[in-house]
Amino acid sequence: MFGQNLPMKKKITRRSVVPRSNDKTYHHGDLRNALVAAAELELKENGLERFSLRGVARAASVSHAAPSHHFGDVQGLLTALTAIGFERLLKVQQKHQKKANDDPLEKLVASGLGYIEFAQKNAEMFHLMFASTMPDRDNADLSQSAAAAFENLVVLVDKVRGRETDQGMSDVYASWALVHGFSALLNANKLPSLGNSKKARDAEMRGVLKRFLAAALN
Amino acid sequence: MFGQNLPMKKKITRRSVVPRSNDKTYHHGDLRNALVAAAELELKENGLERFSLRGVARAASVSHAAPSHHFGDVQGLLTALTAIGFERLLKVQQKHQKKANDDPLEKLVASGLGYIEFAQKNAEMFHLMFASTMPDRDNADLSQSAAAAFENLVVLVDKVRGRETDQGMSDVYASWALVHGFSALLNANKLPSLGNSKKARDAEMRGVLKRFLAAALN
DNA sequence: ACCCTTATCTTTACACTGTAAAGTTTAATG
DNA sequence: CATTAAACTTTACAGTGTAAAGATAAGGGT
Repeated sequence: MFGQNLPMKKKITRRSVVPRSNDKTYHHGDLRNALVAAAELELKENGLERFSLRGVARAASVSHAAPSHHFGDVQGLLTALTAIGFERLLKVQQKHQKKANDDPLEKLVASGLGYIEFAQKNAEMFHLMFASTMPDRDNADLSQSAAAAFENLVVLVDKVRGRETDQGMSDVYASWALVHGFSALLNANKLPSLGNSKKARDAEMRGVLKRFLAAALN
Repeated sequence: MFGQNLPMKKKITRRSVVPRSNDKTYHHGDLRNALVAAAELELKENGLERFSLRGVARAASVSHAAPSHHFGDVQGLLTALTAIGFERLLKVQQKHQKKANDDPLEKLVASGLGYIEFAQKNAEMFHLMFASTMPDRDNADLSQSAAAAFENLVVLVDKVRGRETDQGMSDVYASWALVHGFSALLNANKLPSLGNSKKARDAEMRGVLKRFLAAALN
């Protein structure tokens, strides 16, 4: 649904957002990557609910049927994009982990804050990654990059727990849920009184994450 | 997007799902309620991403343009449905709270399990309530029923904290995030090793919620 | 009782959408 | 150099949401 006449919200229909050689030949040359890039833009600007495959094709200056030869259908394109999303998420988390000091808890909290930052800066991508039925979750690339991000979390939690008390997965799940919930609720604008500046929000969340995780993962 | 040709998933197009007097007159009589009921069914069966306003009209045995006179557009209909969702969520939580014993923590945990149960039994509704841009969040009915559900949580958390230590809203937010995150990740099928029977899952989640909330809200 | 206003519902039309199929161009391969 | 295969376009179709105008019926005032 929702891909049609939507006069209420501005519809950006500029062509050729993703650059293409001006002396454009019949064959694009690097259409696959161009489509993924255009799709990411389309996702960011129109959101998943207004995502349009034809719009993506327009942005890449190709016919509306061109994407099918590279991705089959819209699900194929979004699946590829989702896989990239998980790779990026992991990278952002790892960057935050590196900047934190060596205390395992600090690293876990930093990683969580990275997760939240990613979710906020890529709200629609985050939505695609976790709350959409469009991507093919059985796709090899996708499930692998998603698993990699999860593995990183397991390691972090294990280090905090010191490996002695084995609560199975529920501790890992709860830590994830806490961070994921913050991300989702922030994106849904449900946490208004959390400080208006990014710095204030981060500080407040770092505090509460630390308190919750430290206490629960003893 | 996504409202069109979707041959991969079975498309249920049966007519008149919501009963209508057989000697059907030109005027329906109770179309507004019939449309809301049909919309809930459509949401449950096709999901938000495949939701079709025309499908809802078909299910109510009226023309595809009939809904506009009661809800304006699809956003209006989904906004009304979302408001109902929040009312139901609160009711489910309160039912769980009543069944729990008088310990404030037990009540908070029970309420959280109610939240999660609602999210699982009404996955698409939950998605609509928290992760969709379609509902008009400024709508009076909607924002009020959403606020009521939130107020209930604030009271529960305050009782656990005993009101002495005031951590502002961050404790409330974190408690919510924990429960909300579990709901979202469960719906996204991201927590496979959490026990396969509902009973086992509930027990495991009750345990971990208790541990996390007790420790953090001291 | 009658008329008239108004709300409710239908019909028609339009600009979109995703995808299938067939045709066109170009690259690659033997 | 000829043939095959890949990349891309054109055309067509069934579906979508919504706007506008026409049809029906209910309600209210006189």
